[in-house]
Parts: sequence; C-alpha cells; structure tokens
Amino acid sequence: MAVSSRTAVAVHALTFLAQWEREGLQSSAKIAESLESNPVLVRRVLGLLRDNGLVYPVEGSGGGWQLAMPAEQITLHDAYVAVEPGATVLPVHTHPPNQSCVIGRHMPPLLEAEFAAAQRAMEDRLTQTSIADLLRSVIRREGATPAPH
Amino acid sequence: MAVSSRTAVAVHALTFLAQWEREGLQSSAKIAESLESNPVLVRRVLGLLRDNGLVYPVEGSGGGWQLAMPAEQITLHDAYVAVEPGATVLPVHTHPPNQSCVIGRHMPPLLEAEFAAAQRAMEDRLTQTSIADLLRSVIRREGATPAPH
DNA sequence: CTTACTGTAACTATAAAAGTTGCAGTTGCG
DNA sequence: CGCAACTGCAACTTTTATAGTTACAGTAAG
Repeated sequence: MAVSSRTAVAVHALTFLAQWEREGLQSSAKIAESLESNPVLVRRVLGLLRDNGLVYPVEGSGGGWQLAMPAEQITLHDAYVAVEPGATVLPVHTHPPNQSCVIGRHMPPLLEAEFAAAQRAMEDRLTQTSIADLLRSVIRREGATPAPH
Repeated sequence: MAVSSRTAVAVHALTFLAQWEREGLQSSAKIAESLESNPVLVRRVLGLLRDNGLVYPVEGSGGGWQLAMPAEQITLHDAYVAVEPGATVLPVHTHPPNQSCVIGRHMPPLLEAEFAAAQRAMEDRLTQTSIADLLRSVIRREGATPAPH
C-alpha cells in the first residue's frame, strides 16, 4: 500500500511555515526551494492542507501561506489525513475471492478488520507528534551541528 | 505508501493451508482457485513465504505446499515481512531537500524516525494475530452464516 | 498596468503491481 | 520409459499512481 511521499512534503511545508511564522506569509516558491521541488507540486499539497483547515493562503502580489492554527495543535496525523484521504496502507484482495470456498467467503472482512486495526495503530502514533515538536527538534539539532558558514 | 495486496494473498494462502492441513499437500492451482487468481501469482507469493521458512513446497507430481510450522506460531506480521521486504509505508523525501535551509538540513532524519515509529506501531499490531486465530474466526463465522447449499 | 502571487487543468515520464504466457526442472506412476 | 502433475522462474503486457512540468487564468498590491 501504498502511500505517496506527499505526507513528507506536507510535514516539511508545515514545519517551514512554523519556522518563518513571524516573518509573515511564505510563498509556494520559497517552500519549493527548501524542498528542491516544484512550486506547483507544493501548491497541490498546500491546497489539500488548506481544504482541511491547516493553512490558509492569501492570493495576489505579496501573498503566500501561513498556518491556520498554532503549530502545537497540528499533528503529523492531521497532515497525513489531509494529503492521503482514504488511504489504505494494507490493501485487501483486489477482487472478491471464490465464494464457494470457506476461506474465500470469510477472509475479506476479517482481513479488512485486521488491517484497519494495524493502520489505526500507525495513525495513533502519528497523532503523538506535533509540528511544534518537530520544529523544536530541528532547532535542537541545529544547535548541536550548525550549518557550515 | 505503498504496499501491495501481496500481504492479503499471503495471509489467504497461509489460512487456506492451515484449513486443509490434514488433507496433505495443496497445489498452487487450488489456492489460486480460492483466490480467483493465477497459479503463477500464487507461486510468487508462496516462494517468498518459503524463503522465510513459513511454508515448504514439494516438487513433482502429487506435490504441493504445506505450512512449515504450526499455524499458531505464524503471525500476520510474519506474512507481511516475508512478502513486503523493506517496505516503507510512509516514504520520506524522494530527493534530499535544500541543505542551505534549516528545515531542509534536518527534516529527513527526523521524519524517518517518526515514520519508522509509526510503521513499528502498525507492525506490532500485526504480530498480535496468528493464522490460527484467523482460521478460528473463519470457522466461527461459517457456523453463524453457513454457505447456501 | 505591471509584478507577484495562488489555483488548476493538462500533459509527460517513471515505476510498481497485477496478471499472463511459456517453458525448464522434478517426481510419481503406469 | 514416457506421460501427467506439479514447482520455479523469466519475460512480457496492462494498468495505475505518483512525480514532475508547462501553461495559463484569476487576484491583489503598488
């Protein structure tokens, strides 16, 4: 199952916005520069975050993006859910199995339940870290091994 | 995110083998019939399970597959690890971000740690259910709503 | 009215998975 | 021996998702 790297992009962008929050709006181009990526790609992800109320954009010249709530209140799970709506980490059968076989008749719902429980465990773990936590970790690491000048 | 439906096929096949254990070897064709799938596809998955010591094959006429250990000792996690080696449920950046940005410098390792922890939580949940558990559930369900004759 | 943004559609390229065909190797049995 | 029933595996096609790009319309500041 597969999940894309959109969650990584989303979390990166959110942390970037948290870091430069006092400096005002940040453009998708700036964020793309930090990601070594494309502004359109970034806007696609930011658009999903916007639809979920995590960030909000300002259009027009001098516009850009900012967090829609304190970084303390945004978890990795919020980002994940926004950019991977309805994702199934462990897909079940691609097509229904043979109904004349005992296993075939009963396996799909049982597997769905097991896989959903596993995915819930993963998502629970993602709720335990906020963007603010991540930003603090970034700053702690930067203090330990600063950039070469 | 992405993981294939191979885990579903693997678990289905293992449960099938557990169900017909007393009847002796089961061919990939029989298992494929239960999955409404292709024997080659099934053999591909069974080959991975074999490489991980979960099942073993007998070649030649009258050959087939059987569990290599009691169904009680095989967990969904064993199946998952066998058929999705090195899977990363939540991929990080596809390419390294900008090293001249604080976020870019420190995000990848932090994200890897977070995502790995989340994946570990998922995998932990998978260890909690065995093939024997699943087979019991199948039989319980069959008792409740038997196949139409 | 120009410049700097967001918003979005439409496209290409790439990679992974699902599914199929074909065939070589092995073994039981008549 | 020779056929039939298996596994093992390479090679291929099809399908789908993602990453990335190009192009352009809409909006707002100065």
